[in-house]
Amino acid sequence: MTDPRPPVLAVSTVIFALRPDAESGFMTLWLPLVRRTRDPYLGLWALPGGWLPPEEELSAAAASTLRETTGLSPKYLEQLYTFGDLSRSPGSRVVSIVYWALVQSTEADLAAVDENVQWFPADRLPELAFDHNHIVEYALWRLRTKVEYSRIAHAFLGETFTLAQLRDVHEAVLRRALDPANFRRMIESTGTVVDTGLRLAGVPHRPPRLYRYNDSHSLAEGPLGSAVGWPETPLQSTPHSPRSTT
Amino acid sequence: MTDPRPPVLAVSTVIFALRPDAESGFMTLWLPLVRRTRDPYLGLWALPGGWLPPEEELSAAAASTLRETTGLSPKYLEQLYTFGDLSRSPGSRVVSIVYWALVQSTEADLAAVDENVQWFPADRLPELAFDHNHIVEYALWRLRTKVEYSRIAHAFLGETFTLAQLRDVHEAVLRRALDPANFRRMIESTGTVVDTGLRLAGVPHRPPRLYRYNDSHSLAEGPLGSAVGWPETPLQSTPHSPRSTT
DNA sequence: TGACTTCTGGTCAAGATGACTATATGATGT
DNA sequence: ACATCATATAGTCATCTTGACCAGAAGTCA
Repeated sequence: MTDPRPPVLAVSTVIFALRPDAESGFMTLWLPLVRRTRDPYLGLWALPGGWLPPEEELSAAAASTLRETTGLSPKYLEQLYTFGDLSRSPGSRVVSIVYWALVQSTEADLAAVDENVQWFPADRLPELAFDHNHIVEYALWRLRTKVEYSRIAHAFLGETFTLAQLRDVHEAVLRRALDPANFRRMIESTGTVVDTGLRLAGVPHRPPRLYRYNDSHSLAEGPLGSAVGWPETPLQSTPHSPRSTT
Repeated sequence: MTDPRPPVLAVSTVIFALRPDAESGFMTLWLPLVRRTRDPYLGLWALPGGWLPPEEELSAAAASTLRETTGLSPKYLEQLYTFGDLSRSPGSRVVSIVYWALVQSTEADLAAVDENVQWFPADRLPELAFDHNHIVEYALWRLRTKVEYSRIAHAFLGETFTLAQLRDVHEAVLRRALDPANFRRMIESTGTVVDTGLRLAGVPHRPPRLYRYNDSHSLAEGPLGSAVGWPETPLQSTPHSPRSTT
């Protein structure tokens, strides 16, 4: 009754981006999948991932698979859950440490796409390999829950953005319309965002203010008031080159 | 630069119980630790755990270590986080899947204690092996956060309990006094609890009602309204034998 | 110039929350 | 038997939050 084969460790990542959905006309969540080229579930779509390199940190491994499959780097990256059911993979036992990531929508359009890498709308996925449908559902739940109490929505946007754009992100993630005035009041009260003084010009209506994410306003993640991240600080990349209209 | 040794998988559990603290006079959180009998950190205290048995489910492995070290079974068990930093263990790489558990306080008093297993107050821990101080801090944060929006406090109690007992649990976990009347109003509005019709007799004051946990009131864990647990239902053991006073 | 659209500041009512007051009810001691 | 005591439990009041909604502001466009 002894099993000589030790469990194998894998790292996978659920990568979310926001893009327009031709079907509904609105912005919706999309995620990239890779086609299986080996036997368990050969031909089916699966989450990007791979075996854990023995010398690589967990989050680094997640970021690696993200870069390798899409060419992108995450603006937000956090561990989701570790799936290790005995039955989840035929053959030897696989324990998957799954991360979830948010990437900037404008960059997602440039992401690599080929025969074996494609983007799918998160709510209309095909049958995936392993328990990956299950995993994506959980990641979606986590994203939707966290958007409401945390300040991660800006990870889908560029360095500066209008409140309407930020609201669009929330509406797409939560799948319901939000009152513009109330949304403004809510965001302003939390202080997550700073007025740049600039406005977005060229729109066929009153030009909206451009805001920037407020780094100083402690991300309030993890235990205590401790500034340091917990258990490892979710990645929050800070951009470099601004490019806004007057 | 290749490392031939694959990472090793371990499962550890942070076990919480509520017991009176002689120092403060109040109920506080305690957790059992085991003494290291091998070399990395030999002699230091550490979280109960062990290598992942190849044929055992993750949560089962967590429950096993819990039973083996304390003789108890958890009333609540949930995965906490997976720690896998390269530097967290001297020697070969260890990836630890950590669970956290709540055990009934009355039973915790009966728990096995010997030279190598002891209970410590959660806020006055010695220096632990590996990154275990860090892990306990995170588990504490998780417990305190979750007590406020979830309904897990009853896991520390027996099948029936008074609102004062439930309030004591909240106060011990949150480390602050709660207004009895307001607490009652809050609990009653959520419907997490059902009046048994019984009262606790023998107390030197007005006899309080005895309540029971409301199983039907969906635990509301995980995505969607889906009744099924997510990603794996946190263990919520249901008791069997009632034993209350008239 | 006027129509149109979104931005943005403000009001109002309903509900949630914290502080606090008052009465209910059994055990205990004399 | 009765007063005392400690907690149980009901209710009040002011404050804060949240959703619904109204209205003026400020650009583009025909």
